[in-house]
Amino acid sequence: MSPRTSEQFKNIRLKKRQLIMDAALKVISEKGYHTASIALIAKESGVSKGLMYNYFKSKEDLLIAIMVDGFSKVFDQYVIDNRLSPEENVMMLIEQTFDVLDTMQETLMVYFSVLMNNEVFTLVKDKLNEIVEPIMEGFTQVMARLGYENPIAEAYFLRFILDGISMNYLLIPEQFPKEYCVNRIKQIYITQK
Amino acid sequence: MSPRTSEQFKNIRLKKRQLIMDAALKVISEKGYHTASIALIAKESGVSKGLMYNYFKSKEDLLIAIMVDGFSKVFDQYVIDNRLSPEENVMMLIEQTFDVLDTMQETLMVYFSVLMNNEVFTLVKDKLNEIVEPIMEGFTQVMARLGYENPIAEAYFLRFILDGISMNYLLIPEQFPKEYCVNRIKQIYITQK
DNA sequence: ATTTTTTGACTGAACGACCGGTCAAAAATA
DNA sequence: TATTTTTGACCGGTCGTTCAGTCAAAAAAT
Repeated sequence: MSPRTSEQFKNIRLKKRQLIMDAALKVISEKGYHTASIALIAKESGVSKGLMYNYFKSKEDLLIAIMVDGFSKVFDQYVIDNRLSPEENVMMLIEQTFDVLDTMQETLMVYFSVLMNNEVFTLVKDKLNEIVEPIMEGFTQVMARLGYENPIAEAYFLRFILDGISMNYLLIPEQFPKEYCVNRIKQIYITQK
Repeated sequence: MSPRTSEQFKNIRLKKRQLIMDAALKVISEKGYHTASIALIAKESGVSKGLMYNYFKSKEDLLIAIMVDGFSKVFDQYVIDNRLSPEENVMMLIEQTFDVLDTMQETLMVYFSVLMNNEVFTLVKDKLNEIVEPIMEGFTQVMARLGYENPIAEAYFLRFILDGISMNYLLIPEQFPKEYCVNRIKQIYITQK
């Protein structure tokens, strides 16, 4: 009946969709969301401007897709293992943070810039919370096992520290005291009570 | 020569200039730099579009003026007093941080969003460094007096913590554990060594 | 094996909306 | 009247978005 099986078409579409998203992530992380024009993203993708709208119904839609995809990948790397001691879990969290920072700089730059733009942020706020929530629960469990009286607040506190570190690691990588920070957090949560 | 003394004109101009800057800060903090159009800022200022260019030679020029003005005000509030103990200085730093956060939210939202946008950031990078540098020196002195072996790195570390806290305080003010964080930082730098 | 038909991925010119910025003319001031 | 402030229509250009039409590939028909 049809010239190509729907399976074939689906594969073509999925691959190209990812191609466009990768190119868009690159361009947006370099130039920012507003300055990264559809024309430029299309060029980077090696695709016509018109085709973009075959895959994403708007520029906004494209941004949301990139963000959700990126965050899922980012936060999939955070794993709590309850068979390990809470101290070991904290160490893992720190290492995972820097792993993510080293491997997903582009995603995170876009993440932070979008975060600080209320207009765009509201578009993805709920989706992000869905993704972050389980991680925060893991943080809280670890803090409870470490004996903190208010493990929820302590989990937030660690998150804030890691946010500040992440932001600056992306902004000033060359002068960032990475090793010092790693040891300092370990000292706070492990060496000392 | 002129119908008003040049002194009068100067005052009028200064006031209106500030009026425009205040309106621009408000609009930019709400919508972001690129989405905040000159027309919109003019409307918010109660001023015509054309007049904007009587006070600022370009939109870029306006942004730089706002940023430099805002940051000067922000960082003027950070004061190190060497007659006090380093512990007292750390407590002051924390209090000053939340003071700034409570009184200058708009400025800080713009600050963070600009920070994460390379294109805009390069416009103000140097000016910002000039303003931030003396603060960091103050941080470093305090850390040296507290006995840290690497006071420069420790100053950075505190800055990262305060950055992460500031960012989240602006983004999620309603669920932010302010008191807990204040006490936690004090605990890190004062109760414990 | 050859031709015809069908599909949807793909193109790029064109469109309206809006942008930052200009400027001649009007309003306001003394 | 002389001077400055203020206005908003206007300009060239870029943006996101649309859409009529093209084309390669596969199925169906011969």
